[in-house]
Amino acid sequence: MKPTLQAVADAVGVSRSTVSNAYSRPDQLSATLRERILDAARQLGYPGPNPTARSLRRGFVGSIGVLFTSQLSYAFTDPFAVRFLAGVGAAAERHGTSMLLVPLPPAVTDARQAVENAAVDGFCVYCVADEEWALDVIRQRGLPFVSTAARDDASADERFVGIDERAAARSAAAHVAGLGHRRVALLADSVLPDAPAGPLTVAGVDQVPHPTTRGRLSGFADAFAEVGVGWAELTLVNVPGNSRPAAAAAIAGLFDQPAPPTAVLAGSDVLALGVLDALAARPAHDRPSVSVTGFDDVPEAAAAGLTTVRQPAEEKGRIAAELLLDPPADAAAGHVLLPTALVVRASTGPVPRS
Amino acid sequence: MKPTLQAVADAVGVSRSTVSNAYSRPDQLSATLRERILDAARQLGYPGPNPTARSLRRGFVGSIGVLFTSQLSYAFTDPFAVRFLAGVGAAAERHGTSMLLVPLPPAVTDARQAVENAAVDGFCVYCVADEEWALDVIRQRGLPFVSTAARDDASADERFVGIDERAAARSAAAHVAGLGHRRVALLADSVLPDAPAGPLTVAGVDQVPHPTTRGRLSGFADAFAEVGVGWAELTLVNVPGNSRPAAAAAIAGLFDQPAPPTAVLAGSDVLALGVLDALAARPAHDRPSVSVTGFDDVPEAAAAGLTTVRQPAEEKGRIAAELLLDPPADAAAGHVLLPTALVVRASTGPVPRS
DNA sequence: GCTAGTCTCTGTATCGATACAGACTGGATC
DNA sequence: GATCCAGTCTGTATCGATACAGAGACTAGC
Repeated sequence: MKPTLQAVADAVGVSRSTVSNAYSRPDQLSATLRERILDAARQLGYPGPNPTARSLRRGFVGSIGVLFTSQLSYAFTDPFAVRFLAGVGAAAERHGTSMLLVPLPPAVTDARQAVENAAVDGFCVYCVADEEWALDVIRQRGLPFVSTAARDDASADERFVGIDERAAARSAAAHVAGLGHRRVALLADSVLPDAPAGPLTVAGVDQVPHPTTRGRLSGFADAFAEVGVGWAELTLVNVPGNSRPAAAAAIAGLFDQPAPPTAVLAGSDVLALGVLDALAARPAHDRPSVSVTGFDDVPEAAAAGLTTVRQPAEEKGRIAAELLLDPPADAAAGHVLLPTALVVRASTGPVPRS
Repeated sequence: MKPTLQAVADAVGVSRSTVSNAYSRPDQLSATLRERILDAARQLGYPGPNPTARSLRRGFVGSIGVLFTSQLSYAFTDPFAVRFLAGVGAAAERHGTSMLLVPLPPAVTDARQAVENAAVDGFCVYCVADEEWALDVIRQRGLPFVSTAARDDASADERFVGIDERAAARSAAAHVAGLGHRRVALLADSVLPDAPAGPLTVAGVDQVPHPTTRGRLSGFADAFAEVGVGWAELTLVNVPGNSRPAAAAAIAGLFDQPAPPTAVLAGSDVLALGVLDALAARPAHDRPSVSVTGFDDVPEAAAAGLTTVRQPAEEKGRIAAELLLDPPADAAAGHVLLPTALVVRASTGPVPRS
């Protein structure tokens, strides 16, 4: 058994408090006594104050949770999520705080428990799918949190960092519409929960539950509505999961149909890259010329020449963590909208005349 | 103030133990009482047992630490580290364990404290630089750990997952030597602590402190010794930090010297990609034909056509976490050597005749 | 010589739970 | 009717520290 603080106190012949002070408040005791205590501790093999006991007494832990409402292992495959994490990490570093990554079991009951049991001082919630239940648990615990998806029911004092999804998406769609495209497919991850991969009919964009997806699809729809293309005329394609192969699989059949789309607007770069993969997989003579746009501007996008909407990933993570660790006095400052920019590359062009 | 377990007990009129059991051991009380207790808890807004208090009493935390002996934000920029993290995450997920990422302050004293204060049940130590001090602290705390760098002084019962760095590196160098290259540069990160970027003279490979780097350089040297090229004839180039720009900067001047190297063996893919960057940055007419090899086979390597040594990154992380969370009874099984493979791509070729 | 003030150090209360041994019921068993 | 047992619930000890008020000793100042 490792010795405790009490053991050190006994060995030196001082009180427990004094040993504690030797570690945590050196100014509270003489330098010589402190040295004697630390020496004794070394001799006994005392590993220093137990972090858990200390946290209990102090009332805080010194680490923040990062919550991905998806498989944790997925998060590391998503380049945007990784940049986000890097941002959180940079802020955590500055504050001397650790980051706790909490994997969520598939069953909601278990997932709730995982959030309840996380020893953290607050959460950065990175929203992949619906996360209301997670926010409920966090509120219940009375912990502060920062969300990255705008929610309709967010109360004014809830901190948030994100972008204007709708306007950003609109800029990409307007670019494509301006190039003359009218037969267009919209590709998004988990449009409806449990929907199968492939084309999907949804009465209106307001039926889409996930706010980020809904925001982006709304933006796409806005731009096309302006040029006279209604929601019903757009082909909505569902991808179950944000991955290149899933996107490639979901989109593949579309180009063999009569009157295939001349442009695909994807809800993320990863999906867009999957579309490019699907196109590249076809023999050269049977490869339609399709304009493709993504969203996020992950590092891979530039190499692939993908037209996309840039949003500052690392910044998002950094600010999320800063808002959590160093809350602004002014509630309004807790609501940060980051800038986005349309980045036009080679993957979009005018409609081919056939 | 959030209510405690005691408050719920008082409200229902049962003992604290019973409320605790309602949460942690449902079989210890009747279903009806349990319901009554949980109802009361809901009404009072009791957030469930305090994770810290629970950890203190139970004696374990339910999370494992991942230690990067470097900037935490750096870890997310290194594709190999990210794949490693994904592996750890996958294992953590399976075990219902969280991952704590602990940023280490630059000063060693502070860094020691960070490791001392981390509330975890064990550590996966991902070695970037010298980490002996970190292992010391972990041992002192009596926590289990898994290391990913073979150390000379590792005691038999210390768990480890890694590769045979020397043999793996040798395979790459043998390939290059086989192609006829004799004027060769070896590029490595932090060959000596605080050494400047660029060519560096080191008496022997055994002078290199970091075991991973030393292993790889030894392997390179082995293969060239076999074809009659001694250590002193190899150009050793130091890069302070494992990044593309740093590698490009460190190598740049080399190609303008008389008798420049015809091949560069890099200690990692990131460094090798930096070399390719440096070459690509030169005007086409002044771009020497240089063979380049990397190490790791990160995702970007394939796209760049980089010849490299593949090691299973995700597997490494996964196994590290498994060894920690589910220690093998047999000590020998706690020492895992993963397979490596030379992957020949376009970045290596025969020596150009000039 | 007396009051104040500064340095050190101590003692007690407390953080919020869980473990474990045992007490109490009520029914089954012989 | 005594014994046993399973099913429930309670009480006490404990996990390992920190906060905070206050006690002594010592130096200064007047």
